Amino acid sequence: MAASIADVARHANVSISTVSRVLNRRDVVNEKTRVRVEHAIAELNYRPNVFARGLMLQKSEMLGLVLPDLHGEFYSEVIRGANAKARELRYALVIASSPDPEDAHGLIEDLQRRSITDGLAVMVSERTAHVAESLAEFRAPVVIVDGAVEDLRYDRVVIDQRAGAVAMMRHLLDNCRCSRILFVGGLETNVDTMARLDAYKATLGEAGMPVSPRDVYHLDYQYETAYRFARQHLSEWTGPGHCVFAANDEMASGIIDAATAQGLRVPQDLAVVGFDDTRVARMTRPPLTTVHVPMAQMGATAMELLCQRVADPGRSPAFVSLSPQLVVRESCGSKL
Amino acid sequence: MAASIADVARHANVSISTVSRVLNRRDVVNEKTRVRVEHAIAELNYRPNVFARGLMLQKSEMLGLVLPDLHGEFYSEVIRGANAKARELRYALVIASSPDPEDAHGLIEDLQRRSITDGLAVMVSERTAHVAESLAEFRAPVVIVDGAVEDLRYDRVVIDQRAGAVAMMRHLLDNCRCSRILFVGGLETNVDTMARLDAYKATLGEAGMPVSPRDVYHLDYQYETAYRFARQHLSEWTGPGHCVFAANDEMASGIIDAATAQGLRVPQDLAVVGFDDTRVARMTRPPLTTVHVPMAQMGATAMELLCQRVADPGRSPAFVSLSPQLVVRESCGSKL
DNA sequence: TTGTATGCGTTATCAT
DNA sequence: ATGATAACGCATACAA
Repeated sequence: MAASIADVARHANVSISTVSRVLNRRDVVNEKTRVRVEHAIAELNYRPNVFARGLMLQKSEMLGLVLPDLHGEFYSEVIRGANAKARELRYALVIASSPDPEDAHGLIEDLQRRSITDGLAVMVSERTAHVAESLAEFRAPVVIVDGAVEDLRYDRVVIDQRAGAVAMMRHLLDNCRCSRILFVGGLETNVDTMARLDAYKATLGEAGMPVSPRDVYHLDYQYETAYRFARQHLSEWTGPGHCVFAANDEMASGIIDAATAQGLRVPQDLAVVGFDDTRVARMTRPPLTTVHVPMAQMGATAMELLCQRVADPGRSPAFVSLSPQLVVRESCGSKL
Repeated sequence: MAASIADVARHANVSISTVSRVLNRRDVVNEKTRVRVEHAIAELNYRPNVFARGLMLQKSEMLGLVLPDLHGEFYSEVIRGANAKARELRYALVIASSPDPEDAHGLIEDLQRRSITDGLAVMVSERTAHVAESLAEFRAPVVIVDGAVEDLRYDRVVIDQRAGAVAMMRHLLDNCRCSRILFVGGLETNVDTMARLDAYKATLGEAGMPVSPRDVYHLDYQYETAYRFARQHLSEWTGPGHCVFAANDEMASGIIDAATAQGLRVPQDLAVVGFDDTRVARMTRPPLTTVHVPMAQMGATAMELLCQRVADPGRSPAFVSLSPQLVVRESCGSKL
């Protein structure tokens, strides 16, 4: 059995309140009693019991992070950023994710049942996952990460997907002189894909170019799928000034490989650009022009907002929009 | 303030013991009192307080996972497997990682200080990170994941790196007829690299082939580094029947791209193989021959062992060795 | 500056 | 079948 505060008190010949005081407000206790207590603490290798502490303080010093999926670099970067910041803020990090992206509400309710976290960051990427009710029932502060829930009552941190996609489109139109741009997105229910597609259409419209439904495809964000799909459609896509705007780097990579396999030159015969700036973007030949998305920063900001709200529950909801950044490499045919 | 068990008791006109009973051993309480209590619970939206519960039960129903790093698919897959299994086992998962891989003991001590987890899975990949003392002080069950700590007192789950590397070497020697095999590893302190290198040397020795120190390099597992390094050394490496055995897929990919950039053909002029079978392995041209490492399964097994030990602290330490599997694609020049 | 006593919300033991 | 009550380990208001 681990040593309790009473053991320490006995060992140091003081009361438990004194021990508690050297633990929490060391300034208010006499110098020599303090060292005696500290000695006893070290001697017995005493650690305060979190449960008893939590019972009094109503705090666990843990933050939760709910993710829709754990596949791929995107989410792993969010975790990385969140972990680093949580640690810096002296919180432990609880991760919750389900293979089924629709089951976010189940995860939230589970965390709620345990009510073990002082706050919860929730990332939902599918419109179809309805988490509103689960969120409303959640007792601790909640911050929405990137997307699908647009409720002004919550703190939110998002990526300005639209700005990123517009920057890419502008680059394609203005610098690369693209005459035709195709859009290859993820699932139609994916909120990021939706935002990027909107920007694609809007920018095309503003440029006075037609938005052909035939030039918009929805795949599933996977390399293999994009590769196979591209092999079938490449002949319709290719042409001078033609470009495929893929909604993530993996699909862009698949399309490039498919083009190369058919003897096409990227970007001369067909330009291909991506989104996210994950590591694969630097591993394609030619290296991928893409939009850098600050994934780790998003995770970190989520933890920060959570921590701030725990400290000050009364303040008005924060809204943080992180700016993606265009990264020009070689797959777009411009070295601007 | 959230409703407590006392509120429920009042609301249902019973004692708190009865409420506690319908919560934990519902069979032993009268039918109609039970429904009354259940009604009150729903009415007040009551959830047992975890802290009070933990105080009594000495259990948190949380498991910890300490990782050396969060970069890259390898660790994210471990997390994915661990998360899924933990969830299946009804545990929440606490992730702890530090940007500094040497600081694993700091993470462990932090978790120990919080003593919030019922068990801890620790993955250490650098020999130089000394965690033995921190581990020894840890109060809850510990399982060692993949490697660096070889202490028979702990439950352990490892990848049989040697078997995987031997399988690859055998394939290279027997099926690909390689006449010269170079080894490009990660840091010399990395335990996986060490194991793979040992197997490399042993297999070469058994085959009666010389092990030249000039054919062994240590990089840092990164694509870029391998790419640049390869561009400088390719001329010394290339030749019929020559092959580079990279200790991970990312470096293999970098080497392939470097070779291709210099107009070399893979595998004709130089074969290149990798290790891990991460997603990049299917994204290289030609697709990479590599060794599949069951990363997610390792994470899952860790959680399983932890859970079993929590249930039965007395049983003798388990040792689970997971088998990697050779995956033959096209970069080795054999379609066996 | 230090000690005493109370309560936090449970579960478990023992009565009834 | 149900209720009263004692832990569990800690923080804190209040007393000394």
